[in-house]
Amino acid sequence: MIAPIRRETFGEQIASNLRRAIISGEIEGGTQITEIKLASRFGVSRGPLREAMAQLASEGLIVTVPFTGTRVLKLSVADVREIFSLRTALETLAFKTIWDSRDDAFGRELVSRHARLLDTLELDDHVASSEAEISLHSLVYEACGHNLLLESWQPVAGRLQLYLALHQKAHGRTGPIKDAHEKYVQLAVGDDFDLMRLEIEDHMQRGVQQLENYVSL
Amino acid sequence: MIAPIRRETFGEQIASNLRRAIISGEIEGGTQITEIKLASRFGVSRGPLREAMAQLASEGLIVTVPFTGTRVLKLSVADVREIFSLRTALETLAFKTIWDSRDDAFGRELVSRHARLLDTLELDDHVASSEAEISLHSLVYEACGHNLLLESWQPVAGRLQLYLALHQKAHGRTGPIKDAHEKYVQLAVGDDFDLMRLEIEDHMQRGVQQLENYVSL
DNA sequence: AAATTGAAGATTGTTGACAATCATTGATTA
DNA sequence: TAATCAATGATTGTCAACAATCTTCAATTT
Repeated sequence: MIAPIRRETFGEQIASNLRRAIISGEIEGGTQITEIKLASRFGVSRGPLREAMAQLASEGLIVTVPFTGTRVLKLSVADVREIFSLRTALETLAFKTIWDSRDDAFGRELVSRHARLLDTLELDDHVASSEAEISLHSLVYEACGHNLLLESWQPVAGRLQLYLALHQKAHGRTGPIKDAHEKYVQLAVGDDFDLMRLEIEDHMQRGVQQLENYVSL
Repeated sequence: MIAPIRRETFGEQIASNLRRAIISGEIEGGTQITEIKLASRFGVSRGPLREAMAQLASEGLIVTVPFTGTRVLKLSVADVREIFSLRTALETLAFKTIWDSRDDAFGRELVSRHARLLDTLELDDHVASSEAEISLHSLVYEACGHNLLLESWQPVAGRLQLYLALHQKAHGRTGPIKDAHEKYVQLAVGDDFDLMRLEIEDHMQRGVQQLENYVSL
């Protein structure tokens, strides 16, 4: 069985690049981006670039106003609160869906992604570590076999990664935060769903709390 | 305060029209749609039409394979099950979010939309009644002030309406089904959140049950 | 007859030019 | 001086033609 090659369209490639540029903070929130500049930067015409921007707009990473312009998303505190409250609901459903059909591979992959997160935290690379954290949480969505749920997670994940990268960039990420996912992984491979459910709620609660601390400074 | 006029782009108008055509069943699931035919049908060039299709693709109503073609979504039984399980999680969060800040206007609007649903059921217009049912359920998302949640509901609502319209078209919609939302509305304006939560689960359960009956015929 | 090859048709991807719209700025007027 | 208006520049919206890719089907070969 040979895997079918996936011919990527210009628009898709550009969308990936742009997404990374935004999430990494290379393009700051609130910055206006114009089609013609980006087009020349990527060396394509405005057509494919337009599609890439439409894609990112549908993911909520940029905001387009017809006939006037588009800016990259500037997260508000309320936005971040919404992200965490929605995550609680989605991730609980994901674990509920997969709970009785978890296998060894799931556990191994979870531990592996957790290890990778710890590695990137050592390196102090906020883009890589935000990516790793998203990757860790994404596993349950990928594995639970619920396509619509995975699809719903996607736009949330994009915004979340944007927040994580910015937050870590501004604050660093050391000390107790490194342990933040120990219990998560442990319970996720355990046998008590109610404990897992509580841990998810608690995990998100801590995320919001971190935001509150940041804001009140 | 004057509401700013919202100049709609061709692509957006076409997206609306196409969405309705798909949801109403005018274009059947699995049908291949080509840009050039639709473009001439709508009297525009392929550019704006492409944007409309990209929009619908991001909503999951059509499926595009690069360089080959695009078809309108053909719902599988698994898809519908996913819709209902995700709805349970989303709608529960929506009610949880709004619960303590519900006002009279919310209750009145809920009753009003419910009345409209009953009206359309009388008329036996499956497009209008599926629209009305979506509208009834959408209220809590619109009113709860959770933008991200509302955004997550949108693509689910599109697919759901597609299913509802097709299901009603195939089966009619009479008898006990007319009462399906009585309890929902009643509890939604009541004071017991746990009862409401159970009603949501039950409501979705009944939806899936209806599907199972349909399939087993 | 079955498998392979290649040409033809259909469909999407990409481009560059032009049109429509919006924000800004400076002149004009009350 | 403050408000209004028109011209200007910037940006997005739309179009029609061309290129790249895929699918289909008939001719060819084994």
